[in-house]
Amino acid sequence: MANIKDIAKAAGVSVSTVSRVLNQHPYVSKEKKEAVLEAMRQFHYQRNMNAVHLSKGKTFLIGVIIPFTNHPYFGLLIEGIANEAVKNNYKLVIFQTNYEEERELEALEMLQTKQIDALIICSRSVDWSILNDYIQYGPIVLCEDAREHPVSSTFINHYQCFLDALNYLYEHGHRKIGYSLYRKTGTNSTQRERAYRDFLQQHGLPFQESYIFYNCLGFEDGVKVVERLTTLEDPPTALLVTNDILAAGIMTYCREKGITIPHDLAIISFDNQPIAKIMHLTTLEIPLVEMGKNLFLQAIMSKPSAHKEIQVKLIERETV
Amino acid sequence: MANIKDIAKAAGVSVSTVSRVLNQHPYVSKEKKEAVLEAMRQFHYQRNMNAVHLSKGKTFLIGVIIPFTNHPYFGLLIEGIANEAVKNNYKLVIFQTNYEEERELEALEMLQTKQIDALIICSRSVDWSILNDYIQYGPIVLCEDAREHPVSSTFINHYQCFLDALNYLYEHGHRKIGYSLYRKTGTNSTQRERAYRDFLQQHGLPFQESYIFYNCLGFEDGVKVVERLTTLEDPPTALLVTNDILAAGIMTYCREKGITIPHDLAIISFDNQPIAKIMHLTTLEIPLVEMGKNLFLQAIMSKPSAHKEIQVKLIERETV
DNA sequence: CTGTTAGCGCTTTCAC
DNA sequence: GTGAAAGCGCTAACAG
Repeated sequence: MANIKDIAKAAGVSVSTVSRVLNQHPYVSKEKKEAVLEAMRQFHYQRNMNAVHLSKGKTFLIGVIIPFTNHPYFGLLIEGIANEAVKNNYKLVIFQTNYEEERELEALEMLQTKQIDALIICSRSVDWSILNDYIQYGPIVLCEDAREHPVSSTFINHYQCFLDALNYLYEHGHRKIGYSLYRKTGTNSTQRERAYRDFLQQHGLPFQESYIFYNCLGFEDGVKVVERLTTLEDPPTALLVTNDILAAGIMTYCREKGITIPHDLAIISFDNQPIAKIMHLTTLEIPLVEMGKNLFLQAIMSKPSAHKEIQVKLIERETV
Repeated sequence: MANIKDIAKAAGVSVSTVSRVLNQHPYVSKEKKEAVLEAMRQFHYQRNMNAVHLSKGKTFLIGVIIPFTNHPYFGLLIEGIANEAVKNNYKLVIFQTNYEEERELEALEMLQTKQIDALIICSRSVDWSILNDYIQYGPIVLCEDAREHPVSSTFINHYQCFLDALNYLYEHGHRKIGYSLYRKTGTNSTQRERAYRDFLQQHGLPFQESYIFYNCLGFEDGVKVVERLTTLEDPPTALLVTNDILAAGIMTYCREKGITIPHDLAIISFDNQPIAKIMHLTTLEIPLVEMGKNLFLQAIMSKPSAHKEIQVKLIERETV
């Protein structure tokens, strides 16, 4: 495999000239440039990126930690990140973790050993105490409110969002409101839970354990939710569902069970993905692509600890 | 950030000695080794992997191309690959392609520029004519029958499998048999299609376009299948379903539609994942973890063009 | 515009 | 056991 020296020799120039055409520097004469290009062609020359990385001290690789790659929520987030990465000539290394800490640590180690320049954590499960050890090795940016930590973050005020949604439901006459969540733990889940408790207390409403649905993520989990709903003797009249896909699953299964929406059950969800429109879902629009873009930009900025709160918009349709 | 020189100086040894303890070479005196270790601790030393990669000429990174990371089929395959990777001290770089050629090309380019040592393609969409250009840069191993190409492969004889399954159904009295597939194209799909045609011809059965279901992959796609099934005036009495998850979706939806299995509709699927047992699915067991292991081993072997056919086993349960 | 040269950080002979 | 030194392939002053 030919290297830069071989090309230089073959083209009758110095390595720096080759390097210049490699990096599209200006000020290379047309003839020499042509000669170099020709030599490259002949030798099937390919840059050894490891050498480039070592020399430059950076890899132009950004790690992205996500629990699942296939869920539309993360899909859109990645899309936002990836779009911006392409623009800035970066590549992405995706770490799908399934929320296993081991996987997250692998990513952190790659940051430590300079195999990636920065790390975007879309959903964290590793503890802050561990994460803190790694911020010295490169930018780590989070997709949760991390204003109290020395990293950057792009986030949504899930507390306020949940509260707004709950109040919206309250205004529409609902007093028995439940919600779904994927994880019990995690910053976002905690914020939402707190909002729920505060809302209840504020309106003097009782807390009903059975109104909360965990481990709900995909369309198929709708079955699970509705199934339990039907066993409740005093079921909620409204549900806050944390993503459109799940909401669609719930709606679909409700239809089969003869539960009318919004008459028997009101639903308000999050994201405003395409499916939300089709299902006429009232939903809180989260600009995921924009969030992704911002996450990426924070990752390549050297500025430490930038924080950006993303605004959410209520889209009123027909499920409340 | 301290480098190997700093450590050498601090420990009062040469860089080679540091390198030796770094790589756990034998023949380093206890005292020096301790001194080096201590210096590393003090400086929070971290190896720069790019330098290692450059020096060694390899990265210990294997690329894995899959269309979706979240589908259990690919999940298990990756598990098999990852298990073996850990044992051999390799890391994986996952490229989720959604079957976009652009993504596959990115992976191939990383092979070309030595950012990964080898590439495992679990499901290919890029054309062979393109792929061939890249085999010079490093091992490429396929998860499809590639015996006619100068790469390694671990594969299933999908033609035979499909034929066996069809004949099994035939023996159970079925004459109207349909099947599901995700992609219309792709080596595996083509093989299966051919088996179906041959089966039909062999038994003098008519070809029914409407018995074939494309774009079926996940649980939720079951709805789609059943929906169409119900519109058919002469529906198939049996279905060959290409994975357990989809089969489970079909079964679930059938139940709601009052279609009894196997009385009204027999189902035989593939994979034998946990869900298959719960649903009492008759299925063809594919040892995905074993396949993954073999794929990985082929990727790190220098032997060119090894090919291994994996055997499939019929698990008889209650859906036929 | 172009070439020389000193790194980037680590590995690996080779000699002692 | 240990160290000196020559790479690995490329970049980026610096000098001309």
